[in-house]
Amino acid sequence: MQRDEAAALFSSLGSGIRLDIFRLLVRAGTDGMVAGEIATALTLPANNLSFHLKGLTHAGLVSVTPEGRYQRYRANLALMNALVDYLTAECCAGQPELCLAPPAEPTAGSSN
Amino acid sequence: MQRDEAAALFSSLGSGIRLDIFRLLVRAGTDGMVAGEIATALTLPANNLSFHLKGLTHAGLVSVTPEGRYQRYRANLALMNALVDYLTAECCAGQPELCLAPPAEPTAGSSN
DNA sequence: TTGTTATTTCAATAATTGTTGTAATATTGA
DNA sequence: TCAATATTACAACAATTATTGAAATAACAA
Repeated sequence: MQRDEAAALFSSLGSGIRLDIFRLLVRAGTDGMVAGEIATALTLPANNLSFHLKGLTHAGLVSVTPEGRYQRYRANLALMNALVDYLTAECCAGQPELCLAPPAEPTAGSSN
Repeated sequence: MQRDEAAALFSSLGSGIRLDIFRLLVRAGTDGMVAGEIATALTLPANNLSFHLKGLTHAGLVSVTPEGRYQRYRANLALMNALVDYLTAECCAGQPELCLAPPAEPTAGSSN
């Protein structure tokens, strides 16, 4: 992941509404949710939700699949994972010990 | 970590310049860097850098210590780590197996 | 003291982002 | 077909954020 993509993803997540949407979709799992369900769950006007969904979709954090007159949205966990990896890598640069918070079990000399 | 704090942190990181600043400070380690060094490293006007440093400082991602006429900035790795934890927890909710991916390949050298 | 350096602050302005209301598009079902 | 539903698109406006130049503040050094 490159700097500009990471910044775009952070920017996408830098709104409470979009963070709510993403978390909701993560919890919805592979089924995802259609726009109306999201709007109901978060008590958002349809057009405002659409605005934020567009931002998340454009960033790639959610995917959308048409289903008749519905649009089903799903969280892109692979990209989120790549973002976590990027963040971890940047955070740890220079002083890995500070970021390897979960205590590592002693591995006998092999990788990492 | 709560939603609003996470959103504020993402928003702080949602700028290429601030991401550059933070990554630079992470790499600088516990010594941190004074503002002028950062400005030189990133080729930024002092006042614009000051603007972005204020944003990062206000979000808590960097700390600042006066040193005579210099201001020394340091990355707050503890907070970054908390953010990574938040992100991981939200990402994994419901389907942990998708987020327990193997560690990322290291990011290639400096990007610009 | 005076001048120089480091950094921040302020003002102006540009650019971007968020919200709301309204309208448009497309699908479904009677 | 017509009407209802789901969603998006557009326009207007408000609010926020970013950039630049100029000035202010504070510390250091001569």
